[in-house]
Amino acid sequence: MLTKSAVPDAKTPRTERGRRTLRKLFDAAAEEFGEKGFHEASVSSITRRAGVALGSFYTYFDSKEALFRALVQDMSERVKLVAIQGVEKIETKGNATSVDKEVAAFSSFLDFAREFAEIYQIIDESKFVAPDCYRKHYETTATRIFERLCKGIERGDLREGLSEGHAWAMMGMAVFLGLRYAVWARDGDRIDMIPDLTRDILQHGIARPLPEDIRRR
Amino acid sequence: MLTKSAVPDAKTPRTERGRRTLRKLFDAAAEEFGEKGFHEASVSSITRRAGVALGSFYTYFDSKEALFRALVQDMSERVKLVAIQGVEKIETKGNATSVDKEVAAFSSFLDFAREFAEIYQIIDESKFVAPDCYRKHYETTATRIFERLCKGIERGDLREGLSEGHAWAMMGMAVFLGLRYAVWARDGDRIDMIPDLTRDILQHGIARPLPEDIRRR
Amino acid sequence: MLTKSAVPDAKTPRTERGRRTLRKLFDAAAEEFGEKGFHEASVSSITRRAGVALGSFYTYFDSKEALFRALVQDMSERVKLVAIQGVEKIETKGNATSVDKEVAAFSSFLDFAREFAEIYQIIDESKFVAPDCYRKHYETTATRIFERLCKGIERGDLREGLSEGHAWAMMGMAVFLGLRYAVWARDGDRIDMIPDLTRDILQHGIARPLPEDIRRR
Amino acid sequence: MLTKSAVPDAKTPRTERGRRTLRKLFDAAAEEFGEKGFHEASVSSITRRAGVALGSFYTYFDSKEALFRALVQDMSERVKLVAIQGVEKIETKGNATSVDKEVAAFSSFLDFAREFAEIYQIIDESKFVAPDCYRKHYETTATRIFERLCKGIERGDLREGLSEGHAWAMMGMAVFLGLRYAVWARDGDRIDMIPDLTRDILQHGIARPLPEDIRRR
DNA sequence: CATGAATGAGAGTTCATTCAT
DNA sequence: TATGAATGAACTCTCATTCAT
Repeated sequence: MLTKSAVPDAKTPRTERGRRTLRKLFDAAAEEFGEKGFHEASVSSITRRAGVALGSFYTYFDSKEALFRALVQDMSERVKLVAIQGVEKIETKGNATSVDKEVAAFSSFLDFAREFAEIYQIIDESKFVAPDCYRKHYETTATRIFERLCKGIERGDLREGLSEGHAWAMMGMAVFLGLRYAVWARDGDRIDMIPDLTRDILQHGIARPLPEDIRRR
Repeated sequence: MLTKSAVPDAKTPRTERGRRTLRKLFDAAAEEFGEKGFHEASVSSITRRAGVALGSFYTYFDSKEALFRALVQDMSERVKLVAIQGVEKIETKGNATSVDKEVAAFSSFLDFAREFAEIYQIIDESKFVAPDCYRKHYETTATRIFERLCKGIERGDLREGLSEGHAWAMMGMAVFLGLRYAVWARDGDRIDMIPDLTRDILQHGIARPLPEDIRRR
Repeated sequence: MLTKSAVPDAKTPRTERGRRTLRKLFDAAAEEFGEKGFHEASVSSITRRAGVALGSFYTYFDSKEALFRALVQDMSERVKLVAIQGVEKIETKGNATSVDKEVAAFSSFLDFAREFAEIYQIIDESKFVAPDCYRKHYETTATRIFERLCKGIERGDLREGLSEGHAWAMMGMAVFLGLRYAVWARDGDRIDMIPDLTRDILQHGIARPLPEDIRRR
Repeated sequence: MLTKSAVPDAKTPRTERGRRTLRKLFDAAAEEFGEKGFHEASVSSITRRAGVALGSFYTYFDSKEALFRALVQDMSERVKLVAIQGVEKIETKGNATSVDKEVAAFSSFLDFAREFAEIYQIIDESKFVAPDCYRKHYETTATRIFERLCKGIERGDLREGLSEGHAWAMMGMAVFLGLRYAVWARDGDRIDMIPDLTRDILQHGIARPLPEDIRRR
């Protein structure tokens, strides 16, 4: 389950057995942090879950926080990959507009958040446990979105004047729709409509176009 | 600094002296939680900051968490009032469109978040400390936004078909723009442009209107 | 419910209102200590039960322990009176043997312990809270029993050679039968047989009399 | 000092070092509780006495109360063994009557109570700290005495009609004589006479046998 | 490398008592 | 005298981390 990305907060095991133990700890921690949150989770219950001795924890991680950071970075990387794959997939189909691509990125994220709702919360909790990780995650993500927006402007299917702020706004939409429809999903929610909803907003905003709007252009 | 709203997690003092003590504790806690977060904050350092004895804390609150919950509810109430006042203010000027009102609500929120950036974090941390408070805050807020959207549809200046999901999306935009431009403000940010940015998105989305769009209506 | 006995651990109120408050505190404390024991009982819950303010407690008692001591002494006095009345009652009927009197004293104690099972426990707890009160209670009681035994010897219906130790043994019997059949009474217990059981032991012990026993006298 | 009996309130150590630590805690706690009683004893002073770190306490016991319970059960077991050994010892000599055996059990108990006077108090305090342990101890003990009485009746040297109540009465005698002559021993007490005193009571009760008594049989 | 006992700083909380009103 | 807010010492318990085996 670990991504290949460098996770500097974990020590690199040299043996195969070591790699297995590290993996077990990582997975156990993801579950534990996801279920209980950072502060309620305890090192001993992580090791118990992983089926290794308490002391072994410190063979692989310098501290509880170091493991958490490693997890956040791993999650961040995976969220990034998921979104990129979502975009690439639609690009291969050809004819995709920039809005299509953003919707695809968003949909992939939403699917991911639904599948790993609890674990996903780890990223949010990093705001209070490892703020630098949190900030880095969202800044990186915003930058990536903004770069796509810039390309869209170049291609001509996005409006001029889109700025980094637009990227943050879009990211906020995605996160809160994810919160509402992935983490807090209710029976009866029409989750399949959410991507269209996003597309709508990106395409037209929420206002009814006024006659002047039409005439203006 | 306390709002009048019922804060059932705090015991009501009957004397003037008691009210002063409660207020001091509340203010000290807001600072302490804002600076350090829930888990790093300690009851004894809150009482030290407030200039009262440790035991006095428990005259007014059942636990550290109860105080935190009371604070979250108080913050939530204040954020709500701020947004409502923002809307009301623009309504009195007359001629305000629904988008104007949303931008006004958003701007007021942003101003508030900037002024109380640290304290505002308390609401976000409640996601992990008092999840029910957190959820209630955002569900209530989304409902309020959605009600405004419905009125806008009735008035005719918002598109048909706006749903609760649109409210969540707008809330997400506001929160993330608040995070970026209030909490993580950088020198050189053109914060005064943010309301316009929001207006843009709400008015037109991000896509360049296509010819078909025009013809369609 | 207070006996007239000097209870030096309680301050003497001068007004009628004061006497009423003292009484309320005393009764509330008896219930509270009886239900919860000394350490689980709290001054504030005693005052709450009594319907007076917390601070008023210290108008009447120097400390929680002082109240407890006063209660123990009061209980001790009442137990003593109960036993004495039991004896006196049977004496007025005439023809009562010394064993009859001891059984009467015991029966009265048992009735009392059954009626005030919980409150009675206060005396036992004093072993750990106010050991001097506890010791005084049992030493006094033993002495009283021993004095009755001496009279019985003089009258000729008790064996020569009975000592203080016999009094302690009898007291132990009474207390443990009280524990078993008053405090820990079970459905199906034939409590009415207990006095006869005591009489049996006092009269003959538990051994089957041997032929030598008979011949010896 | 630990008996082999299962003491489920203590975690079982797996290493020799662990066993030593547990033993030290147990012994220190027995002293501490014996001297100060449950509520005055503190976990930190127990660990200090044991020469281990505070935290080590919780490696072996869930709480202060759990240790206390373990101690009570251990004491209870030891008191039981002591009495049984007293009886067995006299049985090997042959010719012992049932009364001899009861006196032997009692004497052994008294010796034990004298040697561990303070520690023995722990069982009594359990009435208020771990009532179920207390009750179990005395109910078990009474049952054991009653079983011996039944055997004596079968053998023919104890009177018919002895019941559980007689066992409780005898237990009470033992406990109160133990209290008076072991815990509260005074200079000048003829402690060596106490077993004979008990034998007297068990053999004949306290009454002077009446002529009718003789004729009756 | 693995183990799990040992460590001890530090936390939240209680509550008998005091005292200003 | 009655009130109840204020006090702060003292307590039990947790748990990340260390370390001897």
